[in-house]
Amino acid sequence: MSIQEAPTTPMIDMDALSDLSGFQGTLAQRVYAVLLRAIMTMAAPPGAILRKPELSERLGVSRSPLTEAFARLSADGLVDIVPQSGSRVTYLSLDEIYEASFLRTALEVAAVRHVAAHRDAHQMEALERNLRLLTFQAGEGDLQAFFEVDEAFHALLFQFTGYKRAGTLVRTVSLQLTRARHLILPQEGRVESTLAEHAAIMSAIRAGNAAAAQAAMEAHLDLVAERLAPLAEERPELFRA
Amino acid sequence: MSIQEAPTTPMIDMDALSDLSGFQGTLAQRVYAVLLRAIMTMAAPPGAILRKPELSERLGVSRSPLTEAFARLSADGLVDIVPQSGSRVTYLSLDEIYEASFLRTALEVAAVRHVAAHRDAHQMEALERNLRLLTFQAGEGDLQAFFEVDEAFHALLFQFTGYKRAGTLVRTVSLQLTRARHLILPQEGRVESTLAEHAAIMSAIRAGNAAAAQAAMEAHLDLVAERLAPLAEERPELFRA
DNA sequence: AATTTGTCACTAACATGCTAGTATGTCAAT
DNA sequence: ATTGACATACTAGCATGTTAGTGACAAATT
Repeated sequence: MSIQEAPTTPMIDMDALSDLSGFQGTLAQRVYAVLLRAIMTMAAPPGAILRKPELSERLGVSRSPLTEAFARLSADGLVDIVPQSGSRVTYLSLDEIYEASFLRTALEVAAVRHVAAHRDAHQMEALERNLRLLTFQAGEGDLQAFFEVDEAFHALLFQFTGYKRAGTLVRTVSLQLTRARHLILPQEGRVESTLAEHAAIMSAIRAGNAAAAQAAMEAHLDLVAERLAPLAEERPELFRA
Repeated sequence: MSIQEAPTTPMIDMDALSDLSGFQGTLAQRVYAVLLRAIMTMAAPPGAILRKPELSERLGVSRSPLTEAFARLSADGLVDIVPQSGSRVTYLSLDEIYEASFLRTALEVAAVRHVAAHRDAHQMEALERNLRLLTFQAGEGDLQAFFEVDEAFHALLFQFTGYKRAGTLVRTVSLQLTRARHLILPQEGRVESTLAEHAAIMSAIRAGNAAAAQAAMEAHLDLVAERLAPLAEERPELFRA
């Protein structure tokens, strides 16, 4: 394995990672957050080479916090580190996207089953409110707001399991999925189908039917990976050779 | 949060982590592997304070690879790092054990469903062979060998999903579970019930019945967490206050 | 005796210097 | 034009020096 320059090697948009404010924690954590955002938003596209001295100067930190941030990003599967050679943003891979979808579905299914079996009145009210809000935003046509309510629904499910690390874990295993999702435009009919799928999940939760909730959630998440498949043909330069 | 010494603070068994041989990769990875083993086997028991200079001298490395190893162990939930104060092995917690069991079950269930739905002849033969071997070892009474075959069964299921990171992920989320399991003695009838549970899972896989495989796997794994519950009463000094 | 305060030892976090290994460009030989 | 040796300029990994924050403890104060 090696890091090779090429005429077509993509560049990082350095403007996107100018400062560390807006984040908290140690320098290393803030550097990680900044780089993570840059990678997820494609400001640092697949194949881009990450240079410690360059980033060090740009962010105004030494190489130590960068080293720690690189290590975490490598564990997340977002950066390839080649000893004594270099580091670059990982290419996308349909295999990895499907794997991320498999793992995410496993966790989301377990969460929705748990909630369907153990929900209380307070939780139900919060979920119903989310569904009403989603319905409202579908009518408004504000896509950004719609997607935020969509994500909040899934976050609520993990919150209501009572398991603290579960939400963090699902976010980590979904990183490849989330990154690829930044590349596809909203598709025809997606808002309507998402709304219908959430409604199906909710009606299973309302009924306390874990098996039905599982099936509805699986159907919902399978579509996410499916929508990403054409990307490998449309943007081959972003994918692993 | 703070790291406070106390008369009862447990000590690390330094003899258990003398050398780095037997592991490969960078120094940091080998140091991580050595410390992980020490924590999992209770050579570094919950509450033990990890001192970088001490470990640095003992292992013959500088503080850099130790820092990286600490960071990974902290991400695994096995070490608490308190900035500018110190680091100690985390205490056990029934909440975290249940959470680990929840996450592990979510992943194992997804794996066994996948295998039940997509198994091929070659995979079935490997699984049947594992079950025959487990039956044999149950009769032999060699507990260590029995448990290894048990674990191999679960590893095979993840391998047969074809998803490369899944096995690693389940190992990571199960760390708290595995550590606690080192503390309980084999219980009466456990070999027989484990064998019966594996047989139930296998018959569901054979039938290609994903729902039955899921139910059998859930039943199997619920017992693991259940067996650990009494530990909090028997060994309160190992648990979070 | 109880409480505050100052000091000192110790820590993680960070900065920086060093080393060994890798890619790349140059130039000589063919 | 092609190849191959070599010098050069990079890199990650590791060692070590520095800084600022924390806990422990004893002296000072109430």
